[in-house]
Amino acid sequence: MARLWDAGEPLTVRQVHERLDPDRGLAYTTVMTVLDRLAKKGVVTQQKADRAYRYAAAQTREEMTAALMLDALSAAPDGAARDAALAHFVGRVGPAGAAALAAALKAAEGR
Amino acid sequence: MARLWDAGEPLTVRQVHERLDPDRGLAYTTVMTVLDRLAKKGVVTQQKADRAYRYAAAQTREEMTAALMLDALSAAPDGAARDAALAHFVGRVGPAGAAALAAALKAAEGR
DNA sequence: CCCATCTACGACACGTCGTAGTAGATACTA
DNA sequence: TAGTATCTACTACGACGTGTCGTAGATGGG
Repeated sequence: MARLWDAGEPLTVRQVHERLDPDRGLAYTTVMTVLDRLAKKGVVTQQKADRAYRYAAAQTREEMTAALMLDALSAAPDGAARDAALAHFVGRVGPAGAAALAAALKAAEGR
Repeated sequence: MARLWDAGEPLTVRQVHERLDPDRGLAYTTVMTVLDRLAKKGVVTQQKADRAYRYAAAQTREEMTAALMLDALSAAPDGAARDAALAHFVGRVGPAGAAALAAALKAAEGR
């Protein structure tokens, strides 16, 4: 769904519709409905420009991913359970992930 | 749903049903159906013991949380996007989360 | 033989998602 | 001014996942 977001930035329904897989043959109204629902959910912002709405992602893809991860983490109550969950997580992101995490931690430390 | 899991360990349907909010007034068969569906999905293991099935969580709550987080992360393609997502994540887990992550990383390093 | 206990399978109500059509407002054009 | 192109708003429908049960059929104890 929001998968259409990694294309441009603030777009009208028509523009989104145009730069979509022509093979999918999606109807214009379908795109509209989807954007409308996304806007109602807040993951996308809607602003009138001219006669048409212009839609923009409320967050970057990376921010959204991070938010989803936090959401998953929030299932663990604060405290030891949270720590254990994070430990498991670290154990499975792989070397590249661990390196990225380490770098991010170091950067955050500086602030 | 799996929220009933933080109680005991390997339980029969009856046992799960008994240690449930009596206020909810859930039917025995409801619990059974739920356990059955969870088993079909693999988040719970089913093993015959005596005449009744005995259900046990396939993963601890922490493992499941970590798996969910990985799942969210997998939305980001490998590479820079992944790193950026992790960086955002680190920026929002708060001090306690950062500390837990650092500790986990150090521990993983040892291996 | 009858009753208690379990599992298997089907059902129904809801909410979400992907897809789309119709209706009504607006604006451009001939 | 009438006609056509654009847009949004509202509604619909099927597929799924979920929470909630009920009925049927197997099985074992009095």
